[in-house]
Amino acid sequence: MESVFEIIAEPNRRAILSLLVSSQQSVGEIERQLRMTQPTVSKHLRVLREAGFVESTVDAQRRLYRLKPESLQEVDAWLAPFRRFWSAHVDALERHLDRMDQSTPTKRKRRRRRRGPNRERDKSE
Amino acid sequence: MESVFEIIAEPNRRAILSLLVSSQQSVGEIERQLRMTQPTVSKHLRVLREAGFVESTVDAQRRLYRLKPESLQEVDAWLAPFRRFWSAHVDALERHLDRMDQSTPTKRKRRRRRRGPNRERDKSE
DNA sequence: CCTAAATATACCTTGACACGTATATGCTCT
DNA sequence: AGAGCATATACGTGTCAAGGTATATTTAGG
Repeated sequence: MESVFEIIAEPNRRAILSLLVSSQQSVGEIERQLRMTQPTVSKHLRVLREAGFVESTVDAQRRLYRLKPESLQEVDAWLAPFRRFWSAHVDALERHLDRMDQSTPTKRKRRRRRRGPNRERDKSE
Repeated sequence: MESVFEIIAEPNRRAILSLLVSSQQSVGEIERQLRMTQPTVSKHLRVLREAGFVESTVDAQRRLYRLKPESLQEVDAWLAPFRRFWSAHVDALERHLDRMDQSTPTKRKRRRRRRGPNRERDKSE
């Protein structure tokens, strides 16, 4: 179980991470919200902990798990070149459409121009 | 082989994607650069193609493979909530350090203030 | 101390997938 | 049409990880 990518390949582990993004949770809470058996949760949490995705603190018999950013940032970093790739493509498309606008003027609204080079765009919101 | 995450869990597939980010390549070129056997390359390319990561065009006997952005953007989208999480953490840290600066003035250079809310930061460059 | 609750671990079984070797398909050129 | 190159597929094999059941460990409270 080497890379961070194999870790987040598992759907239940991604679900756990998504749960923890809002606030820390105990094993039992995760178990109930995600409808997984307790050993399954514990096992996934062990994997996540050893891979640096989460950390835990003790609270009586409970253990509270919370996110640690580093490992997911690794994934984010790997994506960087590809982000450059696809924003370059959007740029090319927009330039092309701009040229279309100029050569064949229609009733369409004027297409907005690019704002600044390679600004990160967040598809998810 | 359902999710995009399982696709990029495989190291050789990630290597292929990274190769294609610079320009399109034929199967043979990929094979040589990555030192993989030809059937292995073809099989991974099939997986990547069916998952929407790449597309191919025919050039005589060769097939040229190039990146398609959508699937990796899915990964990027999944990361969005976590980016918010960790930039919130950096914010908290910076605010804390700012307070430190105020209460215990030292010879250190004044710490820079935050610039704009939640600006995307790119760890990889 | 003993019990109950919360969590971790051991062991087993099963299924999936990555690889290699061999073979099939497809295209080009003569 | 036939030879040769480039790519795809079929099949058999080994490995590894996920889940379940059972059990161990830790802690609180009476």
